[in-house]
Amino acid sequence: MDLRIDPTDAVPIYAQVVDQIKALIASRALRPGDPMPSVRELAVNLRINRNTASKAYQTLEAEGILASRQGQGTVVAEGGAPWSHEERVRRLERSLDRSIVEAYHLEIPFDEMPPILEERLKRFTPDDNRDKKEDPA
Amino acid sequence: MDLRIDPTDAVPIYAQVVDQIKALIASRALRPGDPMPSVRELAVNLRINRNTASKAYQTLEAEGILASRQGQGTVVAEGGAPWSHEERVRRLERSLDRSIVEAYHLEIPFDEMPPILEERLKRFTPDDNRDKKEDPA
Amino acid sequence: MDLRIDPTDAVPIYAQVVDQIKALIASRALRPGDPMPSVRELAVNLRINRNTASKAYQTLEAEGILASRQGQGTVVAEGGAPWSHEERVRRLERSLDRSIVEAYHLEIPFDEMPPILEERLKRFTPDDNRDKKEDPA
Amino acid sequence: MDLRIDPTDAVPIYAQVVDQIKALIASRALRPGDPMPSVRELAVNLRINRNTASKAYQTLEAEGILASRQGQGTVVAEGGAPWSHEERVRRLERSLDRSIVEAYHLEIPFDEMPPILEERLKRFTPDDNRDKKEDPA
DNA sequence: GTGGTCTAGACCACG
DNA sequence: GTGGTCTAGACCACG
Repeated sequence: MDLRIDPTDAVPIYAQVVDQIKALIASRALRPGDPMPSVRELAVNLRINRNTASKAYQTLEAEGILASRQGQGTVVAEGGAPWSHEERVRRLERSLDRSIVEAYHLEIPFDEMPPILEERLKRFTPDDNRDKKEDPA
Repeated sequence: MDLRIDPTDAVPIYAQVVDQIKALIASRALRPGDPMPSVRELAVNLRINRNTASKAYQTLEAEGILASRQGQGTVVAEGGAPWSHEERVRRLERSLDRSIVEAYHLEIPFDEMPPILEERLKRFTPDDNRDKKEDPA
Repeated sequence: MDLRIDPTDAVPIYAQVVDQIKALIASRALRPGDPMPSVRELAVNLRINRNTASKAYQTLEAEGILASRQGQGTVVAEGGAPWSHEERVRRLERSLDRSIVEAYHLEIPFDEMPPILEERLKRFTPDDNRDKKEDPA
Repeated sequence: MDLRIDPTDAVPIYAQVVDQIKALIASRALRPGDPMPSVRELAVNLRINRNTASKAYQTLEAEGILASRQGQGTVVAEGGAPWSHEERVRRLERSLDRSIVEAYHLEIPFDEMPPILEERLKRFTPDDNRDKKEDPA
């Protein structure tokens, strides 16, 4: 669990933890069923308050991304987004729209965006031929 | 100026105003030099406090997106992001990475992202040759 | 934190606070990592409104000079001006040009400026080897 | 009168005019006794409001930098700062202190300031051997 | 009429 | 306890 917390960042610490765990899962560094460190361990490792670590896990559980089982600790959940396909595409579109607005104000021409996206996507699938579970979609 | 404010949203009101104005500019609904409604007008229209409207404008001015002058009103600024090209690309990459993480958790296969991006980009460049007002300058 | 506010000054109160905190940092009376008084404390001490104190801190944070975190207070940030070297020198030149124009109208001969500058610089580097608190980190 | 007004600058227009006229005088582009354009002319040339031009002249007169004589128009005044030598040095020191604070936050080492000052001073005395009135100090 | 500042007072999120 | 947001209402500088 290689998380980097920046306490001076305007983003709350618990949200930084949430974002980074979601990113680790998206890049397959963490996979469904993988055990997560306990709240206590995580707090010690990251040198954050135990309540902060707990809030991060609670948030991820509420989103269906982690699952905790009585006396068994917390694990990465098995997919299963609760929304319709239509709703899920709409959410992704909203996210991409934010990137497009950002690109405009950063004065990066729109036609440079697709190649940059392709390049970033490769970083989330570092090695196409290694053993991995197939995409749950 | 068709802005929609949701006071119950977790995103602060002033930030909602900021985001939507940035989106209007990115879609060319607002162009450099265009006059913005006055702080008072905006506040009345959106039914928010004058200080909240002012904070939105001041935030956009700090980002170099609007330009305000005492006694003269506020206009859309003429481009000019203050960062290096390297820094600007880094910021866009961070934004796209967020979309990629989101896509993963929404269980939308990565190879569906580029076509969705292309489709959204079209909406931000509705038709380069459509009739548009000439620059009033 | 020995700040002196003059409410009758043409310079806004929040800007007076900003200028004086920047001066304290430049003279090493405040160093990176040092905790700042809370917004509430500062407001009480200076007998200004909490919002005014908050605006001063937010301005300094936007300039990368302070770092604030909800629930954790505000500290002096670790350097890192966001501009290119060229831009930074240009800003200093503009500032010195203002002093030169001022000197002329104060009828102080130009060749008296360098020694005055040297003398003032000494006041900002009181004594590099004096006893100082070690870094608490 | 080559003044450049930036209407989007946060500095009020009248103050921009004041600052630039003071700079022209300090660089000897304008000398004591030189006639200034009328308020009306200035307003037309700079495309600013006549009241704005008037306020600039009034400010400069109040500082003893311009002098207007009944029916004779406005001229550059003959020196004569109203303060004691001590007070004038104190004001220059305050101005240089501002530059030092700025240099610190721009991360320009203090020992680079004197050479930069020397270089800027040369720009205000473009040609040491041309005919000129001696320094009034 | 325009934007900027300031106060007083309330409520919220974070840790 | 900390900083952030929002409202209501007042006053000021600029043009």
